[in-house]
Amino acid sequence: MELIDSFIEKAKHAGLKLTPQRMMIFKILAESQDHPSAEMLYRKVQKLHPTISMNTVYQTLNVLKMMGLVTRIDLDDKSARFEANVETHHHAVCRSCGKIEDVYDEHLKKIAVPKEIKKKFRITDHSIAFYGVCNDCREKENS
Amino acid sequence: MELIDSFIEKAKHAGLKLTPQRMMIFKILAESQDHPSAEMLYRKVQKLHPTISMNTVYQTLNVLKMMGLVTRIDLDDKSARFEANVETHHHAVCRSCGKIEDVYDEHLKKIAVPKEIKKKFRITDHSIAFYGVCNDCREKENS
DNA sequence: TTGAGTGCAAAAGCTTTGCATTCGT
DNA sequence: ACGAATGCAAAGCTTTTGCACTCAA
Repeated sequence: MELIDSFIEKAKHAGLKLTPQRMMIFKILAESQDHPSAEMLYRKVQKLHPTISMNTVYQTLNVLKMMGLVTRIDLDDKSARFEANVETHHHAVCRSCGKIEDVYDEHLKKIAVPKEIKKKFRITDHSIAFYGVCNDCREKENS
Repeated sequence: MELIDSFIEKAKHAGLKLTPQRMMIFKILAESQDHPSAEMLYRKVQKLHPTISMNTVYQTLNVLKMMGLVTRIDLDDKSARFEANVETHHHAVCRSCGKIEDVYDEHLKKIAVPKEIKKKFRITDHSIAFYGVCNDCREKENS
């Protein structure tokens, strides 16, 4: 998978060691579509590498984030969620179950930074979160 | 101030007791322009009412939030920030000092929910956060 | 070999909970 | 007077830190 290669290349370039833990955490995250929390990731990694610690998961996620390979998503939720998807995109969030789905939309990319804000900030990026209830949860509510 | 009146009215309607703590917390939050955290709010309230506890601040913020009088803002930051501003608006966030400014913009209100998301979610609202560095912090960096 | 990375445990922040006391209604 | 709200302390969670050991380079 090319994401892994990009990870290996960037890691070497940054002088980081390619430990099995790091490879595993990145690989599992890159293959996840559900924007896992550190805890969820920990449990998945644990199945393949039972001695791993939460510490390592967090450390690795921080390292990957600094390398620009991983995005951290903070919601009203307690725990942060992570994704290896670094392309510009946004999120839809279910207020009931916490599910997060990626949102790709050309219109949303064209959003202009309002003038008054440009005066006060040098804006580099923006994030949009659509909140609501997913179909699964709506069905449950109706039953 | 009419916000306080609206608070009193809504609180009575909801059968909530109008304690001095609640009034004070809401008043101070309503007068704040800096989107304070619970801690910041606590310190401000403490000056007027030294025996208040963090517990009460959090409880009250939760109650006010459920009443729809207060919005909680969760960012990459550790602690949540609060505002009594319930009008539709968005935020600009300084990645350096954490400053938050309100963003009002007619264009941003017109954002359409992408079709694929409409299929999977019943979206009720959305939030936009513009990230960057504020002028104050940029000056500091250059010095 | 050598220092970065790991894993354990402990600590640190934010927020919630349990419970006796207080106080608004 | 009654029950909701408060305040204290303690607990719960997520995340970070300290430190000895391990292992990738």
